[in-house]
Amino acid sequence: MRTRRENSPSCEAWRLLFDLLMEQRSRVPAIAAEFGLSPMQCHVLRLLEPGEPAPMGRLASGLGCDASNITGIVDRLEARGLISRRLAERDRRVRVLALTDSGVELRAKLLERMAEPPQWVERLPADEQQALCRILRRALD
Amino acid sequence: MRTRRENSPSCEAWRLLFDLLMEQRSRVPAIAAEFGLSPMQCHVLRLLEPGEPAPMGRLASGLGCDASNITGIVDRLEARGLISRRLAERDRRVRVLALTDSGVELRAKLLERMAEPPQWVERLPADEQQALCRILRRALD
DNA sequence: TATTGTTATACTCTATAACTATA
DNA sequence: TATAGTTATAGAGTATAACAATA
Repeated sequence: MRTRRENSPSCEAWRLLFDLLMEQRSRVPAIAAEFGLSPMQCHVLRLLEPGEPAPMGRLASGLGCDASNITGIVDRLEARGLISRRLAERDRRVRVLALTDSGVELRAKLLERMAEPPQWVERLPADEQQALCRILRRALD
Repeated sequence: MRTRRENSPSCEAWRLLFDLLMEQRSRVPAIAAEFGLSPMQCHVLRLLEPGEPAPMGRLASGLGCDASNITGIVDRLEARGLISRRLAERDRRVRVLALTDSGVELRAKLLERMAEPPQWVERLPADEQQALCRILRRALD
């Protein structure tokens, strides 16, 4: 029965979450702008971990976009001296990306800023924050 | 103490939620594409309720973007016959947007599709789905 | 032949600033 | 003067297709 399905707890939970997300669509763009970055540049810095260089292709799948987009995004980060391209030794078709020192530094500040919970999380009672953690941990399994 | 703050339940909840969101960044774009729409066109159709015409300016604030962007987005929706512009009677600077019949129809299908909860919600036990609803309802107060 | 990354192209979203027509 | 919307512009993300270098 359709009505029953639409009023199910799973649908309501998703609707509530969707509303919360839409209210905060500007969060990542705003934080990115604080650092003079675009949202996608932010995501690249987030995905690229210090000491763990990654091929460009992995970024494309991590970002869920076509490989041809990565070229331009990486160009701009490289131009700002935040990451570097180098050829992979074993397979010379592959370009491996690594954070520069300045990239490591900026990434740390960026992640610290993005880790700040939004007000609606902060304002929940402690026991509900813990319940939320428990539920989300299970969801991520 | 910084370490304590970063391991607080509110920070962990936000981090878990952020990870879930990032895993599903492509959800809205993918659904939009199913209907031949861009993500922003989707959001406009979602915000514009049948029988409740709205001035363009309200859309700009609802979408959190500059008013100058709305012109183009609305142009494309109008060209597809999904919405219509008309002059407001009392203040002729204002353009009021309304869904066309075809827009109402498409919006219904779109909202039904977007209301489908993602797998990670669906797979939670029923009691945790309900707990999640309770927490999110409180968060939205 | 298949794969990695680049380039070219075309479209959409984005903010800023200058403009119009109203108020 | 101030406001609602438009236009012009420049920059960034997006997919597709064609391409080079390498496997």
